[in-house]
Amino acid sequence: MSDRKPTIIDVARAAGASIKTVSRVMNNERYVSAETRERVQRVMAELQFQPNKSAQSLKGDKSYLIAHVYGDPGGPYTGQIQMGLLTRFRDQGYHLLIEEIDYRGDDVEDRVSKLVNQLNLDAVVLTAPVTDNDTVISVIERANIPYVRVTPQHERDGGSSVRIDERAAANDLTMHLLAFGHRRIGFIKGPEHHAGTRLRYSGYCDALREYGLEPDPEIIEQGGFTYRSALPCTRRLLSLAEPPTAIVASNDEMAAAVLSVAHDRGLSLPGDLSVVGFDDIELAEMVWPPLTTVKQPIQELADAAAEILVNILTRKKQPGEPAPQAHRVLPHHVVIRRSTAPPARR
Amino acid sequence: MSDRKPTIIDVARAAGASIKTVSRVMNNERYVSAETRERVQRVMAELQFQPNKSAQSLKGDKSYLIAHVYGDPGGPYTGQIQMGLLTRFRDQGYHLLIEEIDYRGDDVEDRVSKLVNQLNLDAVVLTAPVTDNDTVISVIERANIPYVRVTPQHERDGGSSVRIDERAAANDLTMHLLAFGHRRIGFIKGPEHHAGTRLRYSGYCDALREYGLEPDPEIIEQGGFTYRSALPCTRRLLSLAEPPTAIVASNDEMAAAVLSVAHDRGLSLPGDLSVVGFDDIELAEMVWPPLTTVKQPIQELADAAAEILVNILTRKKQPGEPAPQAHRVLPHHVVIRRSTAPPARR
DNA sequence: CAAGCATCAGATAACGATGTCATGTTTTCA
DNA sequence: TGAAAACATGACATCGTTATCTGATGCTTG
Repeated sequence: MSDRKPTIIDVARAAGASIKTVSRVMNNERYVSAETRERVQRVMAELQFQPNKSAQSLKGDKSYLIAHVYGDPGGPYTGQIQMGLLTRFRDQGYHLLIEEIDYRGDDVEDRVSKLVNQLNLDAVVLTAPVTDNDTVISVIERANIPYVRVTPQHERDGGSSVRIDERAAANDLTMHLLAFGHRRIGFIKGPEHHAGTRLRYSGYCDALREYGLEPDPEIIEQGGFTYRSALPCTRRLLSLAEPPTAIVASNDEMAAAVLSVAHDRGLSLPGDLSVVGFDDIELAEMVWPPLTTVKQPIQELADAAAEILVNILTRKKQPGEPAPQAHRVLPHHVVIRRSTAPPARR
Repeated sequence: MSDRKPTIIDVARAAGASIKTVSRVMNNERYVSAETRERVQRVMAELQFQPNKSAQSLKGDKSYLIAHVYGDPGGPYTGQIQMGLLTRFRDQGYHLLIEEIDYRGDDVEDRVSKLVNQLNLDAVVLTAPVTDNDTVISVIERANIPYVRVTPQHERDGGSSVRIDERAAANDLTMHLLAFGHRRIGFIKGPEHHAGTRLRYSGYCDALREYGLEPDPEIIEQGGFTYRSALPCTRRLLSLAEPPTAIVASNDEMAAAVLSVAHDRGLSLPGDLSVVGFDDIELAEMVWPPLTTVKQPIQELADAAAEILVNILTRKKQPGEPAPQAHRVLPHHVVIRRSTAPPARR
């Protein structure tokens, strides 16, 4: 018994067939008699034969590798997205590679190019904050590899995407506060380059206008999607002569910061201040009071992204044909918890 | 101009050298004149040549792939560990593959084996809850691949590990409460199979004994390391005729649940109830009051793990020689925040 | 019954790198 | 100064698959 890992040649020899026949069996190709097929399969099982992906990749055009590219800070749900992708890809024999890239760095192109070209990637999944990074996308497009962007900011010609309607969602949240009677509603934006920042802000503005109000720059702050970044924002808002009675934070982490500052000042929540977040990450339920927020259907987004790619990849690829694409908008919904209430009487 | 990706042959032709010489330049081998080396490098840059990893992997024994294997639920810091590994591996040309495996499933062996054997992995990083899974580890050891376990429960002969002293850390936390004057201290354990569960519990018990107390089964609960799992545990503890004045939760998520239940019952925190967590994940600072906890030096753990592997991998591998190993215990420290105080007078 | 076709199977050439070995040139140093 | 050592290069086999031929069978079909 050799100690080496068995190769297709060992299988062929043991099964009394040619290597090509074994290959045919492995890939479920035609022109193998049922009898031969079964014999080969039995031998493969006996030898615990496992095809070498490097060899398959070298010869064929598939690497069975799909990369998830994101940046720091990734969305708070980066991990969950990965889990979702993983479970879908696993059954199809694909493996997930993760790559964090510094989208501000000058080696972005080089990094992505190395990834895509050296590893012969089969596909790429992009999440925040690189969903709309032209450098990254152009490298991927040049390599003619299918890709999906998860919750991108803009539509694009090439590639696929999955998302919810962020503008409508922010609109819904703000309407919820307006319906409670709030009229002075603060807003904490996300960072400039992040997908979603603009859309969430404009949903907020639209809602105000539907009630005949104009966004007031005095109660609009710019955060960075992190807990820490929202602390000073909140402090300023709550120190105003006429502080807001409610605050819309562009994500849950920042909303948690709003809660902490409010607690620290001894405000009664939600009576003195209503707070809403965005995304419905686990944290939203773990803070006090639990956050009213918009649920990102993360599992569904990941599923949809994986499904789109698997569809594209299992379809036989014609040489000239451009990569097929799909765009999917999933339903969102507002989750009402205890961080929102009508404003207290003055 | 061909549209194909350039290969080593194209480079050789353009530089007027043999493919072997180009290979030498790529791998910084000896026996290439400075002049030739420079010429080849110029051509490589011009053609934007990038070596095909599949080919390198097929011929050589390196795949440049390292896998991070974990299970659901992974530690709350799975994502951060990955980020840490990523930045270290990136510069060395390694890529990180992630694999979530169901450690309860019956296909564990198959899954890990496929991963390790088909992809020719160079190394594996294991985190909770598979750091101590014998099935997984034995497959990896059989393939003779170096691996590092991050915060494992037990020491092992093979492989490397990085960790903090969890027992001592839990001991420190409990001592902190005892020093405040608490004598009735509840404990919420982690799930049975998880690394850390046993060590944290025994650290708690040791601390009590140092004060001449015996652990009281009535105020010891079993949770699952998740927020939800700790809710009923806490409810029971707080409903006792003689409820604890402090609760040690085995991780921060469960501590957050303790806080929520306490808030819900109108308790004043930390006066009526002191709470401590474990891990110091981001959440610890985002809840109210912020949690006293033990900091897992995640960045340092990831760094150490990556460093160990890189060391092993860059060392020339001798055929017969077993994989080298290293064990590192990093310092921990208790982070005191506002969730702990002396017990209120009755 | 020869020709045509679908089916089954194998020999052999790729894929793109690295390893082995051979060969010629230059340096070293006893 | 002569032999050994170090340097510089290239031809060619090789890794484990898949793809392209080519050949051999049996079965229709006119």
